[in-house]
Amino acid sequence: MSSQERLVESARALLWERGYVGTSPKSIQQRAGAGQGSMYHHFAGKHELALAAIRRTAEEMRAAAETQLSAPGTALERITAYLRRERDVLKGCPVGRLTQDPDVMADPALRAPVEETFAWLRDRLTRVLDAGRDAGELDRALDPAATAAAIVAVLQGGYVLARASGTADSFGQAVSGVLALLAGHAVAPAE
Amino acid sequence: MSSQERLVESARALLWERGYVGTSPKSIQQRAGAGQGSMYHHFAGKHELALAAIRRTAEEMRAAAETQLSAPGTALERITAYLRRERDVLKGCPVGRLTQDPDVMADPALRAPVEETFAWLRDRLTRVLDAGRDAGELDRALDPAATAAAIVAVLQGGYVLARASGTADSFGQAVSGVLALLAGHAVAPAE
DNA sequence: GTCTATAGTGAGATAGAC
DNA sequence: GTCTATCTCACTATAGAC
Repeated sequence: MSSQERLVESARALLWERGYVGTSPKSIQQRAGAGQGSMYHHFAGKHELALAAIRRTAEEMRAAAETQLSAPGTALERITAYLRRERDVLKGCPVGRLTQDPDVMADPALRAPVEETFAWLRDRLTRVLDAGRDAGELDRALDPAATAAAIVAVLQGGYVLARASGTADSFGQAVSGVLALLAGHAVAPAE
Repeated sequence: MSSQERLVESARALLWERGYVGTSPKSIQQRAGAGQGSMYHHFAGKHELALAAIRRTAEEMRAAAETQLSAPGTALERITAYLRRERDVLKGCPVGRLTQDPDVMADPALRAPVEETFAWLRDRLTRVLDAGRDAGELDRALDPAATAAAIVAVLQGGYVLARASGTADSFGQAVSGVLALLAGHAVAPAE
């Protein structure tokens, strides 16, 4: 892996663990095994490197979600697969975390990938729910957009609960909670 | 207000806006209109001042939740009142935010109030749901603990969505989403 | 109690050699 | 491309005067 690549990966890991404010150029270099000169040759500074890191992380998150959400199966099955997918729950969401970073939110360039990712995810889930409704699997009274927002929120909030309690179980409980609520709005097949 | 009081309030505000990592003693002093000497006279350092600030914020959050959750009304009404209470949505949750702070989570003393607050909140909501079930308002099949976790998660995740989108509306959508799901599990009264 | 002075450390970046 | 030296400023705290 090139030095440039290692710097981006190092920045991604540190942004995840410590956020933008809590991450120094030096720490990125050390983790990447690269010197100052190397970093400032490839990137104009912390900001530009973080931008590259955030963009990549956002892309990966969308790709990962798309894997479960575009799989075959009913809407409920796809959403369940997405929510129950294996995750580094205690580390939190690498994109959602940036939402709490004042310097990221204050910078339009750094903020854009975060905003776009959540907009995309909510829209993607809305379309899954819509498809489920059209297929007669889900209660027609359900508002797809609001339900999608609730599902994404449970995911993000589940990370918060997990980190607060120190156990991944909390995340699982929250997920089980919405899935049970959602299951109650499933239309019994051919009854 | 005493200088000591102003320092704690200043620390609370900055911890909310910028987190522990992003807040310097100097910025706390400036906001409080106090000098270095004053701060280090009243507190051993940033850590001790932050501890006082976090404890107070956690207490206030519990007290605010208790106001809605102990009010008269059905379980659904009380939970709705809690979720729809006016909030500084775009600023995020002052306690949930700390969950993303590496230095807070790494320190048992700073972390304890955060952990306790969420444990308390989940338990409190569980008891409200339990009461609703006992009163015959809610579906017996609902798991109170899992549902409570989902509700708290929607709240915390709603903050994330709001900050990501830059609009408080996202929070409202997520809340509407769970409340609609939950309403589907309400037992029709005397039918 | 509050002030100013001081100090050690790290952040963030630049410069120029190689 | 990468290295080392250097620079300025901020962070966090201590010391001692008032």
